[in-house]
Amino acid sequence: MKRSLGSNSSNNSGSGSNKKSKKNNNPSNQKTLGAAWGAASSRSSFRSSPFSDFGSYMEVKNRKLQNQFETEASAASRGVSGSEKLIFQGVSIFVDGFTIPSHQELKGYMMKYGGRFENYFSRRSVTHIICSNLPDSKVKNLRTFSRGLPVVKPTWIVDSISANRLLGWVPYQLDQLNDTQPKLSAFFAPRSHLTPQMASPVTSFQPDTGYSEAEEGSSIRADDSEEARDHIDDEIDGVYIENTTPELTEQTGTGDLKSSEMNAEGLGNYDIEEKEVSSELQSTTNLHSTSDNKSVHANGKNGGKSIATAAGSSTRRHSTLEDPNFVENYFKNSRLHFIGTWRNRYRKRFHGSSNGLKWADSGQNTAEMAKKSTIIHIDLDCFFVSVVIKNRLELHDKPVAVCHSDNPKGTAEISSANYPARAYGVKAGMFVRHAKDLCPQLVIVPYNFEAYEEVADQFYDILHRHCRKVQALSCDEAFLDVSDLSDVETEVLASTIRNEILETTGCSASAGIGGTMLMAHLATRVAKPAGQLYISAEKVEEFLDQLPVGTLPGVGSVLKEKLVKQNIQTCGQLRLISKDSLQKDFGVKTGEMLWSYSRGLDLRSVTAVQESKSIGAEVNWGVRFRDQQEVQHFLQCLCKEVSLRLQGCEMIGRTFTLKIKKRKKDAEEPTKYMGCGDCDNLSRSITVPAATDDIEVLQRISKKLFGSFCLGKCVSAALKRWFCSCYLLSIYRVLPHMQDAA
DNA sequence: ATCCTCCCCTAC
DNA sequence: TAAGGTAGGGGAGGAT
Ligand SMILES: Nc1ccn([C@H]2C[C@H](O)[C@@H](COP(=O)(O)OP(=O)(O)OP(=O)(O)O)O2)c(=O)n1
Ligand SMILES: [Mg+2]
Repeated sequence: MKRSLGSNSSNNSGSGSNKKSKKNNNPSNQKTLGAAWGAASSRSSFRSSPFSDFGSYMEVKNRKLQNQFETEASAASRGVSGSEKLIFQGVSIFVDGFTIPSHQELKGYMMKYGGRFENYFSRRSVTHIICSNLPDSKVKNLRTFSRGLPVVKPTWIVDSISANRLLGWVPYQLDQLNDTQPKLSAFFAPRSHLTPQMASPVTSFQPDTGYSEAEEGSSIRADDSEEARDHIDDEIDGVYIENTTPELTEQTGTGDLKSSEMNAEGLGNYDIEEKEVSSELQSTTNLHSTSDNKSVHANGKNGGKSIATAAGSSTRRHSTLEDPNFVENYFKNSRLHFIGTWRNRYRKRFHGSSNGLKWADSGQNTAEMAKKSTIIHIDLDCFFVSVVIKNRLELHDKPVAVCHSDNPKGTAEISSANYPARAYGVKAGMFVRHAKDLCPQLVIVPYNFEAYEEVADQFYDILHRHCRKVQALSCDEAFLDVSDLSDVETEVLASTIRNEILETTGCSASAGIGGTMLMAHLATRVAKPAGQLYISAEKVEEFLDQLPVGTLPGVGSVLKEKLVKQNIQTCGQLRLISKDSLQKDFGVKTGEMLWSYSRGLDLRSVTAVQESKSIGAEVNWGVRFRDQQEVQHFLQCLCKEVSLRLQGCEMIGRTFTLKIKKRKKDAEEPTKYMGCGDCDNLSRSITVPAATDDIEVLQRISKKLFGSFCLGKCVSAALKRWFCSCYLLSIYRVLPHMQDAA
């Protein structure tokens, strides 16, 4: 509840954003991710919205979101002043699966009678899970993620309203979960006892005060207490040892000890491990403060050259060596980070708790729908370029690309190239020097992330206005299910939408129309730029016949090469191979996919944004270390990112994965400036008993995981060789506590 | 059979 | 100089 949408006092978030955005000199920069996804200083979900305060556009956008909530909130509070009683005050439900009454009705009840309705499950904000009977497969999953929360039938809501008071939920527990009752009741009891206390008007709308106390007392978030943390550590050690592969342990002294002592519980070496960790922490802290000073200087003087040279490195900034806030700054400028995190921002905007209305559950149509469908795929043309040059008509017929650098010898990457530039072979992802070779007169324009965000919002506003079933693929690309329209109506709609996009955003869009998502997608490629194409059922075979296999979605360079090696170049040739054979060669699912796609078949259906399954942060550029402390500092920064992102999304995780890149034995210098070069990828994960978003827990886990790679323990000399001159990348990923809930 | 872990692949 | 992220799908192989 602390961070649930709208539970914040409305005043702070706007002014807070304001301050931050003014600090940002370059308007095109994204706000630092940590701040963007939820600064630790503020638990407001508006401020913690991804990128919520990176610029003035976002500021306005957030204000809108907030107003939207306040409208709904006041609708709810009208109930207060009216005759409606606040039956559900302090109750916050998450509805899982199909129910009677429907999601929508339940939401209405909650709003009317002073409760809250969450569209997404979060242990922080949800007090009760509402669900009717589920298929057995779902029950198991539900059991996992509901642990500690009541799972109650919807009649509890209805009966409470009839009784005009909040009835005890216990009699309404889901029967299917009853066999775990003895264990669960221990968790349920304190929670249900607490519920009435949380039900004061103040607490339900003031996240930072009353509720959190109640929450800790509830023991739902056991990971908040010191005691619980120690418990987790015990568990971690256990898992860690169990997970340690013989190969890894053989290489290390302490590892040997551990593996020889290890047993099923694996708690033996807890003390040793903990001592190591705390001494590492100490030195990391020191390093941190030194770095902070540096950064203050550098920022204040707007240069900090002398400080940079103090490090005696040829690589000035742009690396973890010189910039203590490197991770933060890096994300501000990363295009891939921008498009990679866009989805989460979209989720917040169009499927936040004040937005509701998931059409996916609106019907029994899944089975019956198998009839015939019509899909539109729509995609903005050279998105990043179009947005930046929309008011620079003189550039429209010239080759233009978006890139950080105009250096004709540089290794900066082209993000997007317009169509004149593509005629020269300029493509997204290539080095700018290559692009300049192909097209010396290529005009390079800078990024404007804030403008991309705004256009994407306009784009989706238009789509949602014209179609109920919209599936967002990315910031500039979506599927629409328009099965209820005739062919002609579909063409007209696509055209209308494209015109509206052009008028509103100044950017052209292209559309593909087909009977499946596959065909619509493929049609768009042909339609581009600024066109549309309908591939009717009769034309599918002809269309696919000569189509290179590599153009199928899901067939990238690796799979394409495998196919070409078997002399399969086109979909026509692919069609000649039996499904069995494809599945034998490429796996069951992949084989099935190839077989279907080559025939234009595609059983996917247009669905709303799904619940996210993982959250992570990674940096593979500018990562250079001199010693282990710097490695640790970098790890801590990534943990902080992940922790903040989890909080921003109101998620907690149980399974943590650390990924690192290790320079290959005889790898040369990376061709790309500050790149990671030729690396081996390693990953290791761990599952802890209690889900968490706590930064300190994450940091401890990451240390242990990092240790389990045996890089640190493989003698410090070796460590030096590996990382000092070189490129370690690190990734941290966390799985939210529950998966595919409904 | 089904799950889990550690990868690789793909798309934007 | 320059910002090689993010998340889901899925396969191989081992544990249950
Ligand atoms: N390797 C890539 C691919 C994409 N993008 C960014 C820039 C693109 O503008 C945006 C959208 O990706 P698209 O694949 O839709 O490419 P464009 O919109 O640029 O071109 P097209 O007209 O083919 O859609 O994502 C990027 O930075 N780097
Ligand atoms: Mg596009």
